[in-house]
Amino acid sequence: MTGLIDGNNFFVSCERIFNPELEGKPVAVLSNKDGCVVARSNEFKALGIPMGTPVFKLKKDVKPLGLVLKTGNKNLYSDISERLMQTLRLRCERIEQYSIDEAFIHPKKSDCADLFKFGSNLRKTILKNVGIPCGIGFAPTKTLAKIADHIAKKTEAGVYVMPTDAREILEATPIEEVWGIGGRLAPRMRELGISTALRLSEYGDERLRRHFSVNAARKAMELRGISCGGAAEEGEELSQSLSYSRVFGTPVKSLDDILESVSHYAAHAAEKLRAEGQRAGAAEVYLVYYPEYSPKRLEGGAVGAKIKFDAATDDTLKIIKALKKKAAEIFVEGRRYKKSGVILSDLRSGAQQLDLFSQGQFEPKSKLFEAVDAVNRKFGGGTVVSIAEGLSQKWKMPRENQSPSYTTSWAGLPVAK
DNA sequence: TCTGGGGTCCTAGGACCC
DNA sequence: TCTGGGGTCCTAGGACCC
Repeated sequence: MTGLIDGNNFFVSCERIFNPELEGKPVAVLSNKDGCVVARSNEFKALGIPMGTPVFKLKKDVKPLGLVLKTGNKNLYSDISERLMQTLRLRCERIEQYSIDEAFIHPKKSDCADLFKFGSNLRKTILKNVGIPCGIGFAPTKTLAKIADHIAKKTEAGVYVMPTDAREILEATPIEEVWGIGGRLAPRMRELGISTALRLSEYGDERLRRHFSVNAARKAMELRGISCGGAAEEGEELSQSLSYSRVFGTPVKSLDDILESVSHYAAHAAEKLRAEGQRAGAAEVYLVYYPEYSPKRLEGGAVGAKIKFDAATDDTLKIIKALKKKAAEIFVEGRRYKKSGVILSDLRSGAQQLDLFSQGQFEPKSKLFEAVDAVNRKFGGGTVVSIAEGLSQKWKMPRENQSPSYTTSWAGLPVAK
């Protein structure tokens, strides 16, 4: 049996660890630039405000409804996530982290006799040691475990073990709620009469493959209890690609500012890359711009450019240099830019393979960036930067409404009285 | 005047090989 | 009157997830 565990309203629960007065209130956590709602407390959900609601639509409701809106704090959430995963690793045979607040868990043999008891204890431990309330569902496959977890969250216990005969449950599960069936597939499936998880499981794998894709057929098999792997396979913990992007504080028009931001994001991405012990074979930059207003009313959009390295690299300066060049090529004078981003791909770890005739040199591990990373870890991000990232960084988002990084920054350390 | 950010997998079509 | 068969690799775009 596989388990799926996930934190309830994860970002909100993280905020509540250090702000107990948020308990019982309609709290939402906002995306970068306070753009839209990305996490909601139960009280907030009960008001019928959907996920992704833009914040400007809520402004008038804040006072009358007593809404509490918190700017997201990724550092805090990542650290709490790491504590959650560490707790799971200690108590399970094996885990597969699936997202910041979710993991598939494989219990130890001795715990399989009574999964409900195991789940309940695990849940209590996490609540006590990490401070996050969780739901846990057990089932023979990942897709079924997702459904079990869904049910678990609605129960008092917060734990649910899928019975051997899951027919009734699958019948009560609308097709939209099946993991992997999204907004495009669901309507097309409904047209064919596939309205529930049960219908999907019995439709016929070959027909599903023809009408949709191999994924749809796999879903059906998983619903019948036949495991077909899934997004996260064992031994694939390393990323295949890695990116960093942000919306600008205000629209950006100057090439210098664009190049600064690209350099800054490239430096961030390269730091993540080194932390994973990987090198990138390719890098990509993209610029997103606003629609042009008068006189011609052009569409907004995005442009990107990609570069392949002769030899995979983890050198911030090399990546910055390559991406600045590409960014300057795709930059168009007069456009109002909304956001820029970089993607590192073709990632690899271990020995480097050079092209037979490549001009690239074998690159030893950079002592410089080992030192830079160490300094930035010790004294905080941004202590040592490339000058290309700029000093004023006018394009950056001001972020005053953020709660402190309680667990990852000395300045944010909470004070007990 | 207003709406994040970070990922994965699959497929079709093009280019190329023998 | 009319053109085989089998394969790989790469890319862009679509779909999905949180």
